[in-house]
Amino acid sequence: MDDGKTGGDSKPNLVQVKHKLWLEKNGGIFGEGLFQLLSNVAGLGSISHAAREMGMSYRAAWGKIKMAEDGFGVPLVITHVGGEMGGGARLTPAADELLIKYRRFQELVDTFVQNSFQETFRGWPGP
Amino acid sequence: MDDGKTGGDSKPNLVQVKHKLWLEKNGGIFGEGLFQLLSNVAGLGSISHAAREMGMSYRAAWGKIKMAEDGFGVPLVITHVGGEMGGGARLTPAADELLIKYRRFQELVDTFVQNSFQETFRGWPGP
DNA sequence: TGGCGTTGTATACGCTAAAATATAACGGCC
DNA sequence: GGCCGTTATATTTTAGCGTATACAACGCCA
Repeated sequence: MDDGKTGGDSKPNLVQVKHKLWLEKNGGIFGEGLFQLLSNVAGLGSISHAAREMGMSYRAAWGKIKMAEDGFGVPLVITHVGGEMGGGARLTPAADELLIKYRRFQELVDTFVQNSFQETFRGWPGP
Repeated sequence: MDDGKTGGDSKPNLVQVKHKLWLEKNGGIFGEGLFQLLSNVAGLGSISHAAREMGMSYRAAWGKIKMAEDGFGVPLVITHVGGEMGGGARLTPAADELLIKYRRFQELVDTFVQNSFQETFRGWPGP
């Protein structure tokens, strides 16, 4: 499962570069895992559905979200208990904005890393 | 202990970006940990000294080096057993070149990530 | 009014990855 | 030749983290 690493697993027979990118504040962590998770929450309307979709426990998903909310001091999900479908969750505007910005950022960095890698490591190891 | 993450731990009260960068080939991994380790081997002339210097076991250090050598198909250390001081190790020319290139690469990416982060996340979360 | 599926939270368990421990071979040096 | 510290490797032990499990509260809906 993807945990934030980039580069895929193609061409195992030549040197490839990988990287991982995340934001931190006061112990709160936002990276590729939470990006995927929140995207799924937005699409499915439920934390538990999103967690199952990614093959993780509800406990793990809820913990990641709460850690990030506590650390960043920003609510990311609006949840309600009981009622139609038993309950549910949707994203806050701050979370929506975060997803958009993070994806753009991730793409910028990925492109730079690949290009810079080619330039730096051209011809290593020598013949 | 630094394991490849960047950004330090200053200013815990504002959002900061961190990243990790490494090379892979056939299961071999070269990242910040092995960079530090090989630098220490070069300076100290011994794998076990270098390992202790970083607070890791000889076993772990040797395993990292062997994994990378096997994966990349490039010898990184020249070792000898017994004799003066009981034995020792030094870097191959390929390893010397790798250290130089990796440091340059790491610095390029780090600079880009910091700048791009400031630009992208300026004004998040909103007031 | 009782059932269902969700959020929210605590606790016990299991597995895996790291670390400690053990051991052999080697070769200068005293 | 015995000693020392290193490389090299296998095996055992430990510890931390993720996961499963359990359970209470909640509110629509049939």
